[in-house]
Parts: sequence; structure tokens; C-alpha cells
Amino acid sequence: MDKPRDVTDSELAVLDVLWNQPQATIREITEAIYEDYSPSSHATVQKLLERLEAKDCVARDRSGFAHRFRATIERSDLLDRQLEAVADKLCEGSLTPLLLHLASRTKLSDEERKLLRKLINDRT
Amino acid sequence: MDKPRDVTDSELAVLDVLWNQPQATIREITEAIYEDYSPSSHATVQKLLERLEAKDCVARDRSGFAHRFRATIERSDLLDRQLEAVADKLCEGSLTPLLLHLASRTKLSDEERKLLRKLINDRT
DNA sequence: GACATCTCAGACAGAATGTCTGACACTGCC
DNA sequence: GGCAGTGTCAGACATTCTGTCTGAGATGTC
Repeated sequence: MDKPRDVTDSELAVLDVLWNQPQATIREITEAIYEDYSPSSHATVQKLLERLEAKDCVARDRSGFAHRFRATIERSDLLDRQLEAVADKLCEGSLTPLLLHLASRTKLSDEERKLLRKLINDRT
Repeated sequence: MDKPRDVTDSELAVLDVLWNQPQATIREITEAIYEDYSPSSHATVQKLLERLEAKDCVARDRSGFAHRFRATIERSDLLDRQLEAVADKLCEGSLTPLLLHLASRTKLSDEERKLLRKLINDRT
């Protein structure tokens, strides 16, 4: 029952590229993140992808010469994970206190308030 | 603008004791956390408190021989910090997406739903 | 004064993170 | 076939964070 490691800021940058551009190669990702492409930044991205793969956030297609990567989680999945981690840490795993806490201190526009009411009513 | 470090699980255990028992000494905290009191566990708690102090989570009263500690943040403040950290990381700092996200996937009892509606309506 | 208890400074190992180097494999072109 | 360009992979490396522990010295009690 080992706690899944958090996704790092650098790793998130890689995921961001992958969300915009699925099936990217390491070179493409590197060029998107670092302004100057170099063998070492290429290797850095390689290592980040390797770790993201270990965290089940990325899948690798080995069929071509240069491997192609895609994200296996969406941004909202990651949000879920993070919120669950907070809930585990501070609310015995329950998300409800988070929701109530946020509802009591977040300023909402009329628009958002309306949407939120709808969301609540739709849940059975 | 360095990002404030997260509170560790061990540090949280210390805060938990402090929330139950304000004005505690290191010895009291140590005895509450570790089953066997020892000089080394005492020193460990000392170090955790030192780090919590650096993170502005704990204040120290040096007037007596043995210092007394109290938490300077509540559990809900910590919850706030964590949620803000998630928002910074994934939602450009806005808490609203978190709220909407949670509202759309958290199961609520009728009781909770009622409370949540009230919370929303009370926000101006 | 003897002894327990405290604080404080710092050492220490293990893990996570970001970076980089070197060895080797594949591709395509001459 | 040979070679340059590009890939992968394994691993070294410094830094930081975390939890733990030791030793020196100050303060309290009897």
C-alpha cells in the first residue's frame, strides 16, 4: 500500500506538452520545453518520461525508431489524484470536507454559482 | 517567491498532537507520538518542531526551562494551503475549478447536499 | 555537587529530483 | 560497406528533503 509519488513540476511540464500534442517523440517534447535543444536536455526529458511511465501517467509506443509517447491520464485525473491525496492526509480520505471547505470560502460569480447548483442537483 | 514547502506526514503527526494539546512540551509530544520515549525520539520531535517553526506552523514559548509549543495554524488553514497548492499547480491558482470538479464527482447525502446549497447561497 | 532534563548544532543515511555523460543500436545516404 | 545523425539505455552526479541520532553544554532539582 505504498503511497503513489506526486507528479513533479518538471514532469507536469512534460505532461502539458503531451496533452497538447499526443504521440510526441522525446525530441518534440524537448523542443517544446527547452528553448535550446541539446543532447543533455533530451536525456533529461527521457528520464522524466521514464519516471512518468513508472507512475502510470504515460505510455510508450516502441514500434518506430524513435519512441512515441502519450499521456494515459487527463488533467482532470491528475486533479483527482491530488485532491484525493489532500483528503487522505487531512480528512481521513473523504472528499466531502474538501468540497464543503471550498464552498465556504471560494468567491463565485453568479454564473458559477448557477452551474454549481446544477451540479449538486444532478448528483443522485 | 519560493514555494512554501509542504508539511510532512511526520510533521502533521506533531501538529495533530498540538491541536489536541496546546502548550505542549517536546517530551509530551514525543510521548504522544512514539510508544517508547527515548533521547533520540525526543531529538527527532525537536527537529520536526524546528522545521515546523520555519514553516510558520508552530510558535515557541521560551520562557520556561522546557519550551512550550503551540500550533499557529488550524487544520482548516492547512487544508487551505494544500488546496491552494493544487490550484496553483493545475488550475492557474484558481480554486473555482477545484470546487466544480469536486461537486461533479463527490457523492453527497441529502444532509450534505442541503448544507452545501446553504453555503453557496450565503456567499455574496 | 550529582544527576536528570533540556536545548542546540550538526552528522548521517536514504530517497527524490534534475542534469548530464558514455556506450551502443538503428537509419539513411554516399 | 562506411559514416553521420539520431535514438535508447544505464548509470553517475550534485542537490535537496526527510527522519533519525549523537554529543556538547546549559539549566533545573535534590
